[in-house]
Amino acid sequence: MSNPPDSEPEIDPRRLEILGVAMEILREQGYAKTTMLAVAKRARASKETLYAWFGNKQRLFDEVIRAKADRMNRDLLAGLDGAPAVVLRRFGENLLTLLSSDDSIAINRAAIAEAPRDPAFGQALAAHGRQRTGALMIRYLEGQRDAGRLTFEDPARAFESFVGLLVGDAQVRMLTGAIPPLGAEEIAARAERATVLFLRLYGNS
Amino acid sequence: MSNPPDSEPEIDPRRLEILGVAMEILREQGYAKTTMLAVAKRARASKETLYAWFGNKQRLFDEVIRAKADRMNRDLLAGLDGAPAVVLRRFGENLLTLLSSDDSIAINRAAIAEAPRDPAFGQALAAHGRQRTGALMIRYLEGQRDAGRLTFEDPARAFESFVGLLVGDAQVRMLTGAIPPLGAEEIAARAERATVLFLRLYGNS
DNA sequence: AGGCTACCGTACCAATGGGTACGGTGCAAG
DNA sequence: CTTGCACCGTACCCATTGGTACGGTAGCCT
Repeated sequence: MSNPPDSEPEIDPRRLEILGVAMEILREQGYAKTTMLAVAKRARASKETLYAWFGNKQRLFDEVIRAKADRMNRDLLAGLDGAPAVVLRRFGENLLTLLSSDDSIAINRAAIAEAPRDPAFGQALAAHGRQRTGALMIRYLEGQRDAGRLTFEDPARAFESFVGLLVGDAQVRMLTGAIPPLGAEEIAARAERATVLFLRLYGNS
Repeated sequence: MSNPPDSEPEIDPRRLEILGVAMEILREQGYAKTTMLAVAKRARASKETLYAWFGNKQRLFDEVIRAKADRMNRDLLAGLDGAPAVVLRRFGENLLTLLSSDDSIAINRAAIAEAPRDPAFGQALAAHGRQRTGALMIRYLEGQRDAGRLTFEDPARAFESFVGLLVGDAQVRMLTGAIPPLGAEEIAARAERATVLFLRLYGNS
């Protein structure tokens, strides 16, 4: 293999460019108003090429979602070593920043809007996002429990508690447009607070 | 006024019937696939009447959302007297039952799907749902604090903590279709657990 | 050079659905 | 009985958009 060390195998850059443009328009317009023609035009491609490569609108955006979720997940899970107080705070800030991003909001809106017709987006999003994140964080929490720094019964529930304390219903309210995306200070405050509360519930000291 | 004591003033029952049918189809089909013709047909009305009464699709469903949210809210907030341990558990069960209902899921999906185009649904939903619920629960929590049974700084944040512990990210996952609606046992377990954790954080004893 | 492949741009097709117009009907007031 | 209003049912208009077809061109292989 002549690949540079840590690139995915054989990704056509032109394909990535198209996916990027599709994400861009999804972010700006929402799924319903995003048209294949608009994607083709901005990517300086033809509709026919889009259909040849991706089959249809749904499959195109399925790939957009997978790619974006993978990338977000990778960013989110950087640096999961250390004491819970610092790891949780950092993870919390990263997660809230992610959930407040235009990209995340657009993707979640698309998945939710299409769910009645077809749960494919939602499932792809879950599989590439929340599930992987959850698995890793749960493993981390178990490690900390084994090291005697935390106490809980069910690590999955403990993790969901942390997420709940952190996010509350802010994500849904951002998705509905009831509140604007969280600002940096609010994010920091929430991460700090959720960490403190979590440790009060499950920390040993 | 010759109204019976606690009915809304002068609500045309025919109008209510149409709103009910619209909600029914919204629940079955989702907003995008719900057509004005389908509503008219099932309500044995004509499209022209729908447009004469409601103006357009958006305003029709705006009213659907308001009416439904008001009704849900009323059910949710019944019986808010007593000790936190029992009130919170009951409220938690009610809220989770509500959020797991087909109606709530359909309405939230509609609000989120339309948010990029127009935040009207989301704002109506927030104003008639979450905001009123939150205000009442916050007042309750403050009362309990004044009675010496709870301790916290910011009642709004305390309330959001409870909701977070209760719901976690289950609502978003139901909306995306990643998980099916919560069952009765899961609801009871979550309400119990959230109450216990909340009291561990904020209870005096 | 000749031809093949991939792709661009655009025109086209067909379905869908919001919104309007209109003729017909039942009912209530005068 | 007559008039008129509210409403039903249906036909219609038109903009949008997913998806297809096709002619033209640029580059690559032989």
